[in-house]
Amino acid sequence: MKSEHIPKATIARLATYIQVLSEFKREGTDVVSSERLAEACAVNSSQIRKDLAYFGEFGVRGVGYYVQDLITSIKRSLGIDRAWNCGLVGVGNLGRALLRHREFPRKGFIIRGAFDCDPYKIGEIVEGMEIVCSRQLPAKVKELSLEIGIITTPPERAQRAANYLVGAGIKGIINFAPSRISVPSHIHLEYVDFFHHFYAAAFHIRFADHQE
Amino acid sequence: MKSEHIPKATIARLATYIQVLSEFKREGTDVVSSERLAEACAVNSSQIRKDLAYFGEFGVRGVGYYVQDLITSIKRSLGIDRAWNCGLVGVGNLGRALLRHREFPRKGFIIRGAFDCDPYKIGEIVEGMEIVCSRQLPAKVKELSLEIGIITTPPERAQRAANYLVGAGIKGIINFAPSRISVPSHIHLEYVDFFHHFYAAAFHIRFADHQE
DNA sequence: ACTGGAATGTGAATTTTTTAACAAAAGCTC
DNA sequence: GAGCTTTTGTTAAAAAATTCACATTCCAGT
Ligand SMILES: NC(=O)c1ccc[n+]([C@@H]2O[C@H](COP(=O)([O-])OP(=O)(O)OC[C@H]3O[C@@H](n4cnc5c(N)ncnc54)[C@H](O)[C@@H]3O)[C@@H](O)[C@H]2O)c1
Ligand SMILES: NC(=O)c1ccc[n+]([C@@H]2O[C@H](COP(=O)([O-])OP(=O)(O)OC[C@H]3O[C@@H](n4cnc5c(N)ncnc54)[C@H](O)[C@@H]3O)[C@@H](O)[C@H]2O)c1
Repeated sequence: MKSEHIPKATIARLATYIQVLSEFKREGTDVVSSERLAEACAVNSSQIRKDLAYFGEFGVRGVGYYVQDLITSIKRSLGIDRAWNCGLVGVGNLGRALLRHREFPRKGFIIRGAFDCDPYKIGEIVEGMEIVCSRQLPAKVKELSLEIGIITTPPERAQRAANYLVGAGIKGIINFAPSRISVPSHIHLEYVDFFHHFYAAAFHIRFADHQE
Repeated sequence: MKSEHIPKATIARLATYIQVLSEFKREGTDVVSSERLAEACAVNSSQIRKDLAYFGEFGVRGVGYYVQDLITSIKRSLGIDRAWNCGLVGVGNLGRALLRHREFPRKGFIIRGAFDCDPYKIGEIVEGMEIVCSRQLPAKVKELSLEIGIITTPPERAQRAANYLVGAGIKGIINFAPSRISVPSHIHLEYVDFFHHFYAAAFHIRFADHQE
């Protein structure tokens, strides 16, 4: 099929598929049907086939999908068949957790620069990386070819951090701070908000719709 | 209106509305129109009115919404007009960041229990809280009236952690580990997955659809 | 009290997403 | 290599979510 517009929900599901497929692979399963994958991901099987159809034809009729091949194909489809250099702004509690997280490099997102404005933190080494002054952002973005900026500053500083990143020539921003920020339209912006999951949990527990 | 089924997306947006409304409040704005709120949240204004209509009528025609009142109304609608006791399982990098995060208690999610299975961690004090052995989970869930479980163990341990939590009588689970888990249908389960945001960023940067 | 202006709440129209259904294709058996 | 079984890719149908459009309601000013 190979289509133009891809739903946001599809991207989120593809991430799940990769996760579950990786588990299948670890268990030694070589081939899965959309039916079986769907069950493990708690979605409908045509949903899976449709999601994949946006990007190409990856299965074999009458057989299913070869697990390793499908992982590779999805990764290529998403553009994560290569490494992405990331810069993290705001080395506090959350920033440190991200810096220390082994899964980032393993998944191809390599945090190459860590920036903070606090003079007590500058120069400190976290997970083998020296914390650098935010003012050096423009220089470092170029030097290290950083493409994705991660914002983990307090919310009131997020806009400033974004401005620095945009000015330095970053291509996408992932904002963990709970504040809306504005960036030029050619910069891709993602908000990460844990709290809505907590809200959703509270809501469903409180007003229990035990129907799903 | 007051409707039955509420879209997941609506819940996520309500979280955004609260965020933006809180900013308005801080700036001293008393009244907003759906138009102005929509602009700040980057959504359509009827979207906002429709989202709110699921829960009741909170505005004044010809005027707009009183900021503080609306915050209160949304919070009541979501069931976050009271505190929720949470228990966190797996006090590693991410678990610590969450424990130290001041925003949780401020938003009404109070982490009252921290559990780990590592004997070197048990007994340690983090943010004024003693890390307790996972085996004590059932006892503590009752003692502290924990309702929401937060899983921040490694992925291969997430199912076990969930089993403990469910057995102990928890009502909802928020899983930060990248693995699918199964729980009885009366337990509300939320997955938090940062990576799909990174995937989305990579995808959009790589195959730039500058049309959004 | 009456009028004009403004912005909500909501039914209808539109768009998007999900699910169902099935023809086409691949492998397996005999 | 024909027929049977299986499961994909895709088209059509259904469902859900979003946006439009406007009658309704409220406030302010006169
Ligand atoms: N900690 C969590 O678990 C958690 C969870 C969800 C969201 N968040 C959000 O993530 C952000 C960070 O949280 P945290 O707990 O790590 O906070 P933190 O206060 O521990 O860390 C913030 C860091 O940002 C640095 N900083 C401030 N302004 C800066 C600037 N202009 N340039 C560069 N660095 C700057 C500070 O020096 C500090 O090191 C916050 O917005 C928070 O709301 C945190
Ligand atoms: N660190 C991050 O930034 C980050 C980001 C996204 C997702 N995650 C996910 O969150 C989880 C935790 O990440 P982390 O970096 O904190 O890992 P970590 O290894 O630092 O921490 C895991 C903790 O869980 C404890 N644990 C293991 N099994 C347990 C059990 N059965 N009961 C109780 N405790 C147990 C371990 O002792 C350890 O303290 C992982 O699944 C990770 O993939 C982490």
